[in-house]
Amino acid sequence: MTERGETTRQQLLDAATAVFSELGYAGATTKQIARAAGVSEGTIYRHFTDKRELFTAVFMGRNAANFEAVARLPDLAGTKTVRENLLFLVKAIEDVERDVAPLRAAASTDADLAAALGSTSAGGAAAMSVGPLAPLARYLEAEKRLGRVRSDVDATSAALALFAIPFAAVTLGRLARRAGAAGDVDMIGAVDVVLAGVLPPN
Amino acid sequence: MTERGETTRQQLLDAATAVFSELGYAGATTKQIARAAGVSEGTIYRHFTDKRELFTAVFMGRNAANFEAVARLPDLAGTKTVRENLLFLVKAIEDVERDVAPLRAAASTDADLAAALGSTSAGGAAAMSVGPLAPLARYLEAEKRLGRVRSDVDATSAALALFAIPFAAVTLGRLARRAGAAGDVDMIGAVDVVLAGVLPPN
Amino acid sequence: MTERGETTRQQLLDAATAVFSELGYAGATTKQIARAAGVSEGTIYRHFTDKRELFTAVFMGRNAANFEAVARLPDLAGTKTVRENLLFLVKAIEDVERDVAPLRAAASTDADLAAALGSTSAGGAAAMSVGPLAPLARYLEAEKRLGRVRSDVDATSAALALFAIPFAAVTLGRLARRAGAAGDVDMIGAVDVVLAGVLPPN
Amino acid sequence: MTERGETTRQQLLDAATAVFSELGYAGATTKQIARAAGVSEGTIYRHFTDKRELFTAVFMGRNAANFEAVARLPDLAGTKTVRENLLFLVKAIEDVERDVAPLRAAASTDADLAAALGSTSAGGAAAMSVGPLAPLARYLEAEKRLGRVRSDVDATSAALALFAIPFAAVTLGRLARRAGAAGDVDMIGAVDVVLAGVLPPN
DNA sequence: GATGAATGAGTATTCATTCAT
DNA sequence: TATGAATGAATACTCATTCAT
Repeated sequence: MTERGETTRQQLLDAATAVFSELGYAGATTKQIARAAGVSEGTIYRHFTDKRELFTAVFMGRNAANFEAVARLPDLAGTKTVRENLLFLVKAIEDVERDVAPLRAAASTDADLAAALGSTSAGGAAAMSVGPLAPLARYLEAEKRLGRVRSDVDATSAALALFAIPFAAVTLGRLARRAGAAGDVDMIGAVDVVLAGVLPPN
Repeated sequence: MTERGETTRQQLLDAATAVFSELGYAGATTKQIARAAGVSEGTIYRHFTDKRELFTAVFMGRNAANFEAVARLPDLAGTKTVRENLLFLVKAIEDVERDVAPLRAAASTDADLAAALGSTSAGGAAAMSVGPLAPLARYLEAEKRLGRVRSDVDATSAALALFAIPFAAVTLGRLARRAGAAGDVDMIGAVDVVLAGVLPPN
Repeated sequence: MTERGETTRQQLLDAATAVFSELGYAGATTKQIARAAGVSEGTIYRHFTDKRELFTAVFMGRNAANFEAVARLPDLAGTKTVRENLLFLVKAIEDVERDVAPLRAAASTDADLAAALGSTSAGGAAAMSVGPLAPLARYLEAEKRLGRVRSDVDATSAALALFAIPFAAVTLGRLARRAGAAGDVDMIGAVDVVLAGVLPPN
Repeated sequence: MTERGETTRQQLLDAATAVFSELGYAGATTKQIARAAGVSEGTIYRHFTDKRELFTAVFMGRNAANFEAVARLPDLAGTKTVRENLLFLVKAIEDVERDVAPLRAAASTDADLAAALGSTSAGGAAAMSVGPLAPLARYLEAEKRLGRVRSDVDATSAALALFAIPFAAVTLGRLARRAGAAGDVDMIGAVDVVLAGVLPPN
């Protein structure tokens, strides 16, 4: 692919990300995407065989980038305080979610599309759903071994309880904003509630 | 409205619920809805001015029904054990979510639609988002007064932490199933983690 | 189907016959057909599932009508003179061909279409090709039994020789006219040459 | 033109012949032709101003080659037997037809194209239609002078009767094959029927 | 001379909606 | 009240053609 072609392809991916996130899969039109990318509609089809493949490229690309952002976090075990680390993690998950949630919602409205994404090699099924859950559980497990998390805590369950907070916050916030409401959610308070059941009694 | 008209209207609402939930707002076609309802396409427009109004009717109807199912739950305060009550609540929220989440996702892909729903009189904005959060917080507040929940727990934050669990579980489960994965999430473990920070030390 | 619908359907069939005959299958657009029929493009799809089905309906309809026109001709055996009958037959075949040849040519450019027509119940394969050959052969056989055709003549071969004349004349004439040439072919002379080998010596 | 250019041009002509013959004029795409020729789509336009000119080049080229194959045949007069010569001629015409008929059918679906071909210098109109008819008539005329064909036979009419046989056989055979039927036609029998009216009584 | 990228008009088909019955 | 027919704008995608490299 020539350099010019590479540029165009990236413009298309960026434009498609925005349009799919805003309007969903069925709601996004190739015309809108092309216009947003500043190219003609036909150009889409020089780079992607069809709308579905374009969406898949967008989705997997975003997920790959975000996956890396979270995957390395278990290494934090033992540094700083657990609360600091978990707040950091929760924020990181929130960022990832803000990016991915609209695309995931878009994919979820098209059964064929969801199935296609699920069967992708690069962890598509994981990306579709539990994404950062596993690294989070690994981190908690590591802290348990270090004695900084109560030994009677189930790491997987705690990970779910923590992960659910930014997950819900982002989705609810987006909806509230769309509905014209404030939409800010106090995640920190909720995280502290969970921490009270996770950290050892001072 | 005649009895026959009422029947048709209800068939349309039921059919539309199913189709919108499965395919999203843009993805659902009036043809599919009409066929699922067993009526002709034109009949839709005798009962609803357009597709948007049909969706709104579906959405508000479902939410009203489900809202009732959760609103009365604060009355449980003081009965049974807190854990039993909260597990019951979380299950109830899960049921509501399973019903509403797909419609909420459908609404979220259409900006105009979301805004329209938000400005509806009957608590549309709430329905769009935090739905059962308020009753949950009220219940926890009541239990705090009864001494069955730790006095240093922020009821709103704890409500969010608890609510997020079924919220995430339902959405993730649906996605995982669509992606061809197992999709079952152990909510009870996660609720117990939160409870460890909420219940008074025995 | 309502009466109005039936009318529209017939208008579409007539318009499609003209447009397909003039421009071939791939060359004809649904837009042109709709305009020629005086209806909107969408209306085509209320009456036919797609362009191919519309063509098939046109093709089979024309062939059915024309088939009848030729099928009864063997009954002429023994009446008038053989030359009169065969000249009449050849003219009849010429009329049928003028109608069908452009559609057959249209069908022949699309492999899937041709195959689909061939596998139709109502003698599609026959219609695609040898159409009037069989009645012609039956007529000659009957005249052979009556002694009005030489006993050493193979009826099938003679039928082919006779059939080929209007077949070629129509196709060549159409092409010549399209190419801007005169395009009239003297079929009678050619038929008489064949008759010289078919009729008994004075 | 460089040698490389000449090679490419010929590859394009060969590929275009195959694709146009298979799919007709409107049905053939420049993309298919380019791929079949193993060159890029843009390259077509270095050698031909547009699709129409490419088709014209294909059509005239094929016809020139085939014309030569038939033009010299009147020289056979007086050699071997008339039957042998005519069977040979009919076979030769069949070969030519097999080559040209699909292109002629392709051209016939596009009015502008047919007109353009008709007005070409090199006997386009003839090529479009009666092609080998004239040499065939000349041959019969010559045999008449030699007394090997009955003096009361009109050479032009007999030529048409004979020419029509392979013409029809090729077109019908192609259609029958496309429609999934056998498609073999016994030309020899038909030629013999004509010969019975052409040759002098033994 | 040849390519790959880009274009914009055009293609078959579907959509939400209207209307006569 | 409900229907089937009709519409025309919109949709995803393809086409012949142009152009910079």
